[in-house]
Order: sequence, then C-alpha cells, then structure tokens
Amino acid sequence: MSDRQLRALALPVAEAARMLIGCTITHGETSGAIVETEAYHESEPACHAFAGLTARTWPLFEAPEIAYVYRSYGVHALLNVVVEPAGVGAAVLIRALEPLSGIEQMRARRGRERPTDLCSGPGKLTQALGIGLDLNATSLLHGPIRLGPPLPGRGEPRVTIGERIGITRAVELPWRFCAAGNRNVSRPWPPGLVVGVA
DNA sequence: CATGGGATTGACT
DNA sequence: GTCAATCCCATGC
Repeated sequence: MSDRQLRALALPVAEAARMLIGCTITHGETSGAIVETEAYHESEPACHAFAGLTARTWPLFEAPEIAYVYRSYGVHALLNVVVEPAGVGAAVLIRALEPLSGIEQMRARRGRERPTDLCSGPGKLTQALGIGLDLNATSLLHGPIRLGPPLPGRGEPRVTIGERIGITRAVELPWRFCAAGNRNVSRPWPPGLVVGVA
C-alpha cells in the first residue's frame, strides 16, 4: 500500500470504498483486482456496527487496515476492509474481483472454469482465494491477506455508483461502487439504478 | 432461552 | 422466476 492508499482508509467509508476500486487483494498464490465494493457505516442500520460493540462486530471498531470476515447465511465467508479511525464502526465489503493470478487454484476451489465465475460475488471471491473466518481481524498490510495498490499502467478506473445489493434497510444510499463495464461484477445494473459516474 | 433473519449462492421449474 | 442450505448472532419474552 502506498501512503496515499493508507490515508484513503481513514477517509469516510464511501470515499474509501470508491478508492479501493482497482486495488489488489492477494492471498497465497491467488490475487485479483477489486472491481466492486460497498460501504457500511455504524450510522445506518444495514451495517453490522449499527448494533454497537458486540462479540461479532468488534473488529469493525478497530483501527483500519484489518479484515472483517463474517459468515453470511450460515454458508459463506464475506470479506470487508475495516476503515475510518479506531472507535468508528465502518467497513468496505469487497463484492467482486477480476482474477489476476492463481487462476488454476481458483478453478479448483470453485469447481468452475470460466474466469467470470471465479470471483464475481462476495462469497465466490473468498472461496476462490481460500479466505475463511480464521482470517477475521488479521492485518491487510502484513498478511496473510494483503491489500495492494492498483496495478501500474491501468490508470484511474471509471467507477459507477449505485444502490447496495441484497439488503433491506437503508437501501437508498448510493454506496455501491463498480469498475465501469467490468464483466466480473456480481450483478449488472438494473435499468435506472446507476446514479452517477466518478 | 427460543426464535427469526440475513451484506449469498447454486440448483431447479 | 423460486427455493433450500445452514448457523451465528441479535432481539425479545
């Protein structure tokens, strides 16, 4: 992570979520570029931290640069980047990656062949990268999971902004960010959902 | 202490 | 389009 990237994690969560588009996630031999994120903040009821400091949510209130990994629907592990200063419950959900390396290992773990089936969803990408609940609250700077800056030569990705997916509360917040036109996003945009491009 | 509900996915009609 | 899997946690009695 560059100094600029590190400072971005202290920004308000929606800003951090947009900055993380294009950054890389690495675990072992597998890695990918982030193409879809969502912001979650303690002030709104879709965020786990809305419930306050509990046995489940405590990592959200730690200093940034650690992972928050939790079990979804009793089945999947979902990966978040904890952001904003310690004491503030906020995190960015990593919803999709563009596979970069270790693709054969991803195929083996996922039981799928097509590259767009490997990391095109928050539960898929943790399976493809071998990220489980045991990595909750671990450092994203020192590993085992590593967060890295965008690949050189790609330029600033165009980012589309819309409403978050799969939630029932605070649905109106425009806190979903996608690399424009990338085929690895978890779901295409329903007509009329896009509210802006950054 | 019982219960309900997901920041999802894949299989199936 | 529908639906089950599966389990931890938050909530409420």
